[in-house]
Amino acid sequence: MLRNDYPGQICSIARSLEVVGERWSLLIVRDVMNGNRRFDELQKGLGIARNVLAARLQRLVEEDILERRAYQQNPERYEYFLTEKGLDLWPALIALLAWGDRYSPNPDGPPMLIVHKECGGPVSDRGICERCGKLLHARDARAIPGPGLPAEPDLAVAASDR
Amino acid sequence: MLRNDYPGQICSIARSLEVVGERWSLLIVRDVMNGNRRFDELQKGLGIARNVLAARLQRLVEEDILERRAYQQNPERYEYFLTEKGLDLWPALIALLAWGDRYSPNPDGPPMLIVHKECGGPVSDRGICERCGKLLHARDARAIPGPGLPAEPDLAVAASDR
DNA sequence: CGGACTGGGTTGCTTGACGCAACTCAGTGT
DNA sequence: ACACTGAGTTGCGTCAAGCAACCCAGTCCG
Repeated sequence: MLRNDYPGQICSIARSLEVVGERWSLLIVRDVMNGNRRFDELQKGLGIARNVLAARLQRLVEEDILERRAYQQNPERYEYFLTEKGLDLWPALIALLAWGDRYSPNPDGPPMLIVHKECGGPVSDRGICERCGKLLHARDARAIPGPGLPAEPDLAVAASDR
Repeated sequence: MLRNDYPGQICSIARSLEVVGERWSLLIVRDVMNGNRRFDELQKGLGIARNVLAARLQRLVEEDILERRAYQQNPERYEYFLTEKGLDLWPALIALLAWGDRYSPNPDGPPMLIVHKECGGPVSDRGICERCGKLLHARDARAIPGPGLPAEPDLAVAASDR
């Protein structure tokens, strides 16, 4: 685990990064947002080491970004859900997604598209629906596979059933 | 330097984080955006180790996020400026700033405020001016010290002359 | 003229986070 | 009886980060 302070920093960006600036943290949040809620799903999807994933999940739960709920007993099995605090990271993720699409573009187009659930319109880098103009929040949007998504069967399945 | 790939990831968020997800990178970009352009300024302001700062600056220049320009000869001294690509990280920084202000608030209020240069209005988490409603970009806004800024003289000076 | 200071780094050493593989443990399926 | 699943934990080695010291060219101070 990273030392979680940027000594002497008084800025809120620094405080945000203490929590979500660690390697993998934002990717875990993104995956959970896309419906990957279980340990093994996350581990396989991200290719992260299991001990590191366990540490990150624990930290994100402590920070009240994720919530751990048992979905069965005997044996106990858990799922991770986003809290409001976690969902509110959506604008930051959208901004990073848009930046990545603009400056490290896939030749075939973006691998993932964010669309407004209500009207199906594309979502801008500020989280605004480009069709209907509404200012969106995490629950108003959905990720769908884009034209740049590799056609590997397992990946395609994994992406479409989310 | 972190290994700069998230193996197997095809998502643009992951590609963004390969570049700016490293510890310190976004804080360096923020500082440069606020007018801290020189090595020693950055090193003192951030409290980062000098070798790490040198490595980060080099990486950010390679990635075309910063540009290194000599501002004098004999001896050569350099300043770092943001490129368009670097300036376009502004929405992500604003989103993280707003998230930090909301969820790890200073008792006295935010230490830094972002305002629209043109009309002086506060800027929302999406980078929209709350007074005039315009969608802003990096150059349209300015950081000013907020009520939560500690009153240490040197910090106040450093913040006000940016 | 000698010494300290400034700006922009580089070098060497140590610590600690990350990646990998193996193991655990309870229950389930064949 | 054996393998498999889900959710981790443990041990080990490596590589990146942090710290302090050093370098170098030029400038300022007495």
